[in-house]
Amino acid sequence: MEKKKPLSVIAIVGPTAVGKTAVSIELAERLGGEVVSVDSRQVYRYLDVGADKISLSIRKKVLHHMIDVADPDQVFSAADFVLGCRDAVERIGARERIPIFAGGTPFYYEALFGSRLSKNLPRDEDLRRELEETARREGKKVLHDRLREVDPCTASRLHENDLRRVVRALEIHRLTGKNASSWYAGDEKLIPSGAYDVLYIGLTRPRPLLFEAIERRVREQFASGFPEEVEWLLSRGFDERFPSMQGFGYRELVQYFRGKITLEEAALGDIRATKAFSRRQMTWFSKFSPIVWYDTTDCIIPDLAEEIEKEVRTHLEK
RNA sequence: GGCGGGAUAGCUCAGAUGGUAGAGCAGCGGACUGAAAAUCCGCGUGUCCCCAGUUCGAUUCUGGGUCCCGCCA
Repeated sequence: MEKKKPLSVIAIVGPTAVGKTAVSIELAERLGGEVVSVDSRQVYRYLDVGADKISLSIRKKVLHHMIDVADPDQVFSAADFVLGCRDAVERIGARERIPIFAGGTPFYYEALFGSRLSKNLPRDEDLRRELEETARREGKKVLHDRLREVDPCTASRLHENDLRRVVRALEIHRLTGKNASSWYAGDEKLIPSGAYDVLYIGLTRPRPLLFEAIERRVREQFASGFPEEVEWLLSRGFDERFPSMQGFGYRELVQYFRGKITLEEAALGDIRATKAFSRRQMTWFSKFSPIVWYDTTDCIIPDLAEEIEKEVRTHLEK
């Protein structure tokens, strides 16, 4: 296969509630760009308030991609995301505009720019359920032992309690007859390596301030229609069975509407889980490279955007 | 004021018939290859409220004190 010149792109990363959205919009306007949302909740229709989706009117002014591309009863995968992005980048390129990736789902960045997902690896929801049932009845260790037999390499990498990954590895083996580690080692990838040359712009602020911002945001969501949104989703049959409804806030509010916890407990649970997530995000982002960090404490968005714009232009012209 | 209960990790609490203590939550670190806001792993020294007594040894027993929570006045 012929090697194409890598496409220079920028990505605005950072933990939740630092101001990525505002910066990405400002930057898109300055650069004549379009935003590609990298957010595992915003891909779902009807998850608006809890997913901090920006309004349609703003999306009309600055074009956005990868928002509202799946229904809440679908299982939208990282691979779906990668394929969608590939199309979006093509369309943006055809308009001679610049794609600006922005969002807080590290795994999606990894899938897209890490060029690691293999081509044509299937999945099977029924098989997953079956394996999970086995784990419930006979214990997680049984599955891990089974994996050790067919794929010792992957088994040694995974903890026996990490049911998600153990199930996935068994699924790959069962469905393709080949084990996961050999797929991963091969070079048939969804995105060829070196397809993108990414400049990561990282936004952050000291953790106590981050936690304050998270608390403020969750309170705001609860006061501006988040519970009603979840109630409506439940009335349409979109419940905790689906991954779309297993994010923080959503799962707590489902519990609330099931009468298991109070509204205040739901808010506190949401805040707690969001903080924990922001920590996990930072663990990922700290390994992304190259990354230029900006502190958004007391920042003025246009000033910050101007500074970032300079940084970005140097990268794009290279 | 009287009676009873309590005081142990940031919070809620457990515990040892006396040998200086441990869970959950929070916090912190990490992993991550098609569910990722998911899933999973690791990290626990703190005047055991204060003073005195008994004792080789007290956070544990005894006495007193302080504070908190109930109930009764």
